[in-house]
Amino acid sequence: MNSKLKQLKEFGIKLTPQRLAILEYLNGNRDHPSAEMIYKAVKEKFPMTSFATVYSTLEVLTKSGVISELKVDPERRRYDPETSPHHHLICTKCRKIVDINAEVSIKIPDYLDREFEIHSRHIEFYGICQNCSKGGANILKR
Amino acid sequence: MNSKLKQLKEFGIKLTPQRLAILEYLNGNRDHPSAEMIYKAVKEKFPMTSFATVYSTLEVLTKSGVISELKVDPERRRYDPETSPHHHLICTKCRKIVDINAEVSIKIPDYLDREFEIHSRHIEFYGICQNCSKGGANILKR
DNA sequence: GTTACTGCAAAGCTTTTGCATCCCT
DNA sequence: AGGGATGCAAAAGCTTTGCAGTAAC
Repeated sequence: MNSKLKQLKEFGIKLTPQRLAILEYLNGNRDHPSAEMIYKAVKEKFPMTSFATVYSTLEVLTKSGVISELKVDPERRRYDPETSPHHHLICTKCRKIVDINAEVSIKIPDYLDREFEIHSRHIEFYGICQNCSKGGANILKR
Repeated sequence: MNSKLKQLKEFGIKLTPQRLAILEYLNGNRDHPSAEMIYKAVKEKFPMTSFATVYSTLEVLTKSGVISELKVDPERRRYDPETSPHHHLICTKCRKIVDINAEVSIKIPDYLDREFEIHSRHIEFYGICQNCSKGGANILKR
């Protein structure tokens, strides 16, 4: 958290209360919230906060590399304080997005490495999360 | 192609000219077009075709399993006549989406298989495509 | 003849933009 | 003090919806 603030200062980015609130809300958050969820949460602390500010802040934070933007959900962007590469499981029952922090080894044919300069990779696993397979309540409809 | 038509008939889905035109345009298409691109292409053949029809057809075709919907591009949905599982490379220069049909082996820790019922997986590779690494023209701006 | 599909237009969501005001540094 | 950040409202882009008319089966 503090290293993130330091990082932002180095970029000459102003630390406004709204931005700090967004960062605080995201810090340690494993729910991959959308801009709207972040907006709602931050608004409770700073009722004056606007949507535009949340969006612009999320863009600034993403571009500074302090948070990352997930493209896992086709409906809306989601944000993640964890910037180191990791994978995700999308529960096909409750639609929850779960971090896969484990070491995953991928083996691709040599010719692919010759054809493309591959810089990074991201795996989406589709399946059933622990909660749902436990016969857990399927609270979320879709 | 014909097997797809057969498949649709079995589902009791009506084969209208618009639907056939969409299917024909998608057949063998490796560009992962968006709904708008499909709309434009189909409109040339059937100028009366509406956006709503394209969207509803794409939904029907996706639900019948005749085409698949890609979530690779966070800006818009893209469609693919290839329904068997394969992976994608997203060129970070020209934004092109390239099929990775090769066999890719993924090894995940045992505990993940215990925690989740994993049904499928999809890898996004990020890198530079052949065209761009050849010093090829970077036609598309973003 | 039925029933599902089409076209049109309007609305719904998420995200972006313009601009005057404000406040972090 | 200065320049970036904020809030508001309006707009833009993708997708969905309602409904009357139409065409596939």
